[in-house]
Amino acid sequence: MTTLSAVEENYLKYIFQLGETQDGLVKTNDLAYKLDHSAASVTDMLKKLSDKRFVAYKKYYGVSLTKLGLQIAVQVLRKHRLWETFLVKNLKFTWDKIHDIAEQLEHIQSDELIDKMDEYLGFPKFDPHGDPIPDKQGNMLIPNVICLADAKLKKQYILSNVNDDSAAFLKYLNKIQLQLNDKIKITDKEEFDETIQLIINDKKQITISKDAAQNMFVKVV
Amino acid sequence: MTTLSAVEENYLKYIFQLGETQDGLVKTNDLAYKLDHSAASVTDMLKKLSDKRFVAYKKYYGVSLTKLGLQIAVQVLRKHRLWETFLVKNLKFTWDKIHDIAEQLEHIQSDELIDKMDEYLGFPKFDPHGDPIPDKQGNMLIPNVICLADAKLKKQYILSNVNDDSAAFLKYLNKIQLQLNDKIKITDKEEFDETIQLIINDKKQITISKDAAQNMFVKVV
DNA sequence: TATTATTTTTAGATTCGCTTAAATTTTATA
DNA sequence: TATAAAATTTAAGCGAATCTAAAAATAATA
Repeated sequence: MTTLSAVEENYLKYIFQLGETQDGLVKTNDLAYKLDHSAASVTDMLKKLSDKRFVAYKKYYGVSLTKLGLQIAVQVLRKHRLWETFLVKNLKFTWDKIHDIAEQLEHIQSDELIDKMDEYLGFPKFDPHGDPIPDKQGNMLIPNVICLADAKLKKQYILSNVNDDSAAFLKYLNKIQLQLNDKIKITDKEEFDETIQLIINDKKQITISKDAAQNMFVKVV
Repeated sequence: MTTLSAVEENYLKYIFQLGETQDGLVKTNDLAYKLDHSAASVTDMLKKLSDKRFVAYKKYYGVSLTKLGLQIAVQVLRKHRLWETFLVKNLKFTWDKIHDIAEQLEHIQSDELIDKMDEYLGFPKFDPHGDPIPDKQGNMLIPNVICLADAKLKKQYILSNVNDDSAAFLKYLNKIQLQLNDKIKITDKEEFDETIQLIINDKKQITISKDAAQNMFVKVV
């Protein structure tokens, strides 16, 4: 088990995450955008990762994870999400500040550390953004959620997952005091700009943009 | 405040630690040995660190930390020792396993993280090996200890500090069940090989080698 | 003190992870 | 479908952090 570099681990993690929306196939440019690197760098690295059998890469076509690459990606995700959980639950970080720190912590090499941390946290199944945390074997619960932008009028929902890509978005959630597990009912959808009116916990009435709604995922009650 | 690389931080940390025994001046070869790098690499890096004003380096003579370099070294030490404390106190690691993990964790870049961790741990003054933990300002208590190898017969001591360089030594302490803050009285010193006989907590009688004694530091009761 | 041994530095090279610019392939469009 | 646009790869190169081998400076010793 050759240990991968932090850079290699990041590639596998992002290939996994970008592939989740599609059927596993990821384009060079999408990775380049995500990693904020030139497309040329990405091509370079994909060739290396392919040589090492972590990805299946076909020139000009796209890249996907091999079984081995998937395993590693999931373990990196596990570390990332456990650390985020620790940062919020124990160290009292707000969720808009944890991503960058977890990006570093996820590359600490020690199985014993992450297993002990998992136990310390009580084997949590979801991280502070509602993303599922893989267990030691790589299994995770797939949350059965829909995007708030696609949710129906009048129905009762629970906010159970938010995108963690943008600190600005998470800060915005802090500001409007919207939290995971809050009850949400859509009272109106504006056709013109897809703005959504909703009631939080049967109390507070707020208006959110289409952009915001696309970053939020809800569960039917 | 340009952030330093993990490698640069390590150099400063080790220059600090090697300099503690001497008067701050560290030789190229000592660093090379500590870092397990060639002397040539060390010379290279010392020139770079000198250009960046972190160290005072004189060819063929030696290197010492500047005020700036010292500040950074102490903060790295702070991080290392706080993480070690967390690993032992919270995650229940044994002290022979924490060094390598803390070597990684000490380079995580986030002042907020380490300050919150400090608070979470209750602002500890010493780490699991009895080494003092610098506070946010870089101040630390200098423990008033003597080496067990130099301790006197019949006097009552308390084990308050052990060298953490060697996992083998720490494992050995686990095995003989000797712990920090144990009471120690020397009952005999063998002149021939400097072996020491001692009684732990007024109960257990054991014999330790000169080598072992040189890695242990005690406080007069 | 002259010579030898040791330590340290210099010189030249390598790997990793990145860059830009140019070439190539694929996709979109007139 | 020919051409233009976009995506991707190739080529060449750079800085960081290492190495080995050779040269130079310092320290030890006969």
